[in-house]
Amino acid sequence: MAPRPQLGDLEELVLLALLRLGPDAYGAGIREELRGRAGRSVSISTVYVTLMRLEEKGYVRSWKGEPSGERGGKAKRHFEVLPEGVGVLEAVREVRERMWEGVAVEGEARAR
Amino acid sequence: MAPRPQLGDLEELVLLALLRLGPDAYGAGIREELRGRAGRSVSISTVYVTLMRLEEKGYVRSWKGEPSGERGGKAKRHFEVLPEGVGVLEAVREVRERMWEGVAVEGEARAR
DNA sequence: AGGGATTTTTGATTTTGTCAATAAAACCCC
DNA sequence: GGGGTTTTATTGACAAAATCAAAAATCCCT
Repeated sequence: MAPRPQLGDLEELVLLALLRLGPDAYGAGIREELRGRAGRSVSISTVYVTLMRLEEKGYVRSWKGEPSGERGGKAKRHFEVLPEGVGVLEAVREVRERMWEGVAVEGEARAR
Repeated sequence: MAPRPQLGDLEELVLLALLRLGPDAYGAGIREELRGRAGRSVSISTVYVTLMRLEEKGYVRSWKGEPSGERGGKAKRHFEVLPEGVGVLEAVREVRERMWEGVAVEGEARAR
């Protein structure tokens, strides 16, 4: 079987943004959420490339929306997290929780 | 000022492993911690390359240990997280907490 | 049909993750 | 006191993820 692909740190944030935004999320809104909530300012192309990779990995699905009806513009493409995506998100969260467990941060950094 | 380098997901785990292990951490022990606690099995070279990058970024420092006295072997190189490293770790943790906040995972994934 | 508006896709590059293979020390020992 | 063994660290080379500028694809309007 293929070696399981790791989840990059931006991929993780994009999945989380998708969960927050719900099923009518699309490029620009995701970018907004990344900037506003996560403090991560990336170009719109970065968002799309990441979404495509997540789709290839089977963590999200997408479908073409209806044209908006408003003045001009290509139809949106909507994205949604699949159960596999939720699973991997929870997995990486648990790993980090385990790694933080029992870590005393004061002192460590200033020691010596 | 230089655009702040992002923290990769492995870099993050290595920083956490260092915090857990304390100031006598070195290559092999870090690798063990990654495998045992984080479930991430990487080669020893991967560990070192990551440590070097973290050092270049100013998140860890290292120094050469005394030879162990036991039968053979090059002296260990010890690593320690700097305050800047602790800071960036806390920063990424807060970002993820904010992103998880209010996310309802049941249903989202199965939602129609 | 042509033009402006909005959204997405495509190159192309830099940064991170990855490991096999090689090098560096340190000890032993004859 | 040089060769072998052991442990640790470094290099070199490539794959995967992150990044953006520029180009393409639709859609609405006149």
